Amino acid sequence: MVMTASLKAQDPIPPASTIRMEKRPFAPVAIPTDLSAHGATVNTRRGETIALAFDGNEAVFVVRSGTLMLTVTLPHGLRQVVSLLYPGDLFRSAFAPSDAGATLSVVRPGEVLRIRWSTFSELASGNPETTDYMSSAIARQNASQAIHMAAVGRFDCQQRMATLLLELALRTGSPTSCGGLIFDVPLSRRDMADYLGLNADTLSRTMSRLRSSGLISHPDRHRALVPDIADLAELTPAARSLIALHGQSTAEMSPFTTV
Amino acid sequence: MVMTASLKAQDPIPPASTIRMEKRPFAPVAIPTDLSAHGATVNTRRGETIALAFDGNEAVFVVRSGTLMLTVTLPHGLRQVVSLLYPGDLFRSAFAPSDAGATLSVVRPGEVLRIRWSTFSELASGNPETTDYMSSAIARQNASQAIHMAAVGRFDCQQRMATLLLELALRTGSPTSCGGLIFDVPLSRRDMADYLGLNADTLSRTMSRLRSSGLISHPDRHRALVPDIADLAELTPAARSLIALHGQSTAEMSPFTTV
DNA sequence: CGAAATCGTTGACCTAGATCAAATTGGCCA
DNA sequence: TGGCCAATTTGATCTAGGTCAACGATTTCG
Repeated sequence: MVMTASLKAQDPIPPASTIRMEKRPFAPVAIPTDLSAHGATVNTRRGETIALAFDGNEAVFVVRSGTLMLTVTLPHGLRQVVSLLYPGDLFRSAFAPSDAGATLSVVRPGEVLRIRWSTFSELASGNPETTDYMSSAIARQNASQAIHMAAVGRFDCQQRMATLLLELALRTGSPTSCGGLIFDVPLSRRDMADYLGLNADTLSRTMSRLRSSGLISHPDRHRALVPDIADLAELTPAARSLIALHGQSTAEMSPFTTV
Repeated sequence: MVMTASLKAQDPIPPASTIRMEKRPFAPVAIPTDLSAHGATVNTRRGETIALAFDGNEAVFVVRSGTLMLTVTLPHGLRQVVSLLYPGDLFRSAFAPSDAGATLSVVRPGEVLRIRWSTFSELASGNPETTDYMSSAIARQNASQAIHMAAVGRFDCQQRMATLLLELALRTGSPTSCGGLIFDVPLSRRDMADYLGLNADTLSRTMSRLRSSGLISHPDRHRALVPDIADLAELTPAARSLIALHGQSTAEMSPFTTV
């Protein structure tokens, strides 16, 4: 009832002009000041692994800038990138399953705030702004995870690739002078494949196909240029959801009037 | 560092006797009393869809008994069961992505507590017990979701099937007199397939294979009997994680000392 | 600067699981 | 009890994407 109406009729993806895509500031999401005050700021380097425990205690990580990746590695080398964490996102060590080789690592350098969980929950209980921040970050991330789940479980190779590119474009892209979008692709082929539940060779092939069909181009290995984001959006069934999730300010995101 | 140590050496799955599996009471998880006091109890019927909005407002649902299922349906009929919600689990409407045909429905009848989000967050801010309940429920569900992600992204058909069966067994199974485990399989073949990112025919075939190899048997269509849970556990790379997550009381779950 | 290691691309081939099309079973109701 | 409909099973076939291997490009580091 709430969120299905627009799906039935297969509406076309909104034209590029209506996808909100102004230049984003360094830290697009407001992080409560008490967290900044009580947390330790960690400058992350690409490839680095972030220890999930903090003196043996649980911790909370808040992404200020850059991008993190949560990975799970099960026996037989089965590796899955569970989620990508962008600025404003929040991760608690207890979100990582035990006995699953979970690691949090840096794909795009930036700043991460690290706070002991006990400190965090005390701060939150004294400050509604912090509580609200946490609730809405978690809600947004859960919704995002649901889309990711659907992509991995149900999309074909090209749809998955388009979904990832659209996600990256919406989250970290900046408009170019000629109307396109340029963004970092900080993940290696293997990481992308592990995020999408694909094989790296297959992914590379799909990427080449997208490139030769003119939908994307690669100024360099870790960067992508999308001339027309709407063309890319048409390739993924999750386009509307992704735009609802990442393409606008969080305030406009929910169909509900919160509080 | 924290949670990988046991993976390297490919330890055997703990023998059945060490997997804690006593008879579970009706509502195995303590739900804070203020929630029961302020929420509306909904008696759910199998197959029923639960409206995500509550007079146009966001709501929180707490599963008291029975099982719910969060489903996403994207254009082209792509359907994915994102998660299963068991007693003690919590769902907030904002966890559902918009424009993704999200629905919450009942797979096993039981009781669900429904509370307006605004009421819920007020309660939580006044009651640490409620806050803790919410935090730990969400943490547990996130960890569970990570395992599910890995299963859908990386496991083969039989591994996925074994993972689901083990999950159901650990969550809702009761021991039989002859040392096995019996549990409801409330999902239809199609729902199971959509949960695991498989095709229903393939799933049925896999099920038949498991049945003919004696790992499970079906007293009737919506019920399964597992003579030896350890045999089943050996089929899924996620066994240890699942046991850590669902097989013991939540208090023992975390490697961290919380608060 | 250059050798080695890693990462990415591409081709040839092959298999797990999807698809399609019957049976078969079970549930439900008159 | 029989009839109808939906769910499940099973077989035959096909293909998307996995696997393996070779090669080129890029990074790293002595």
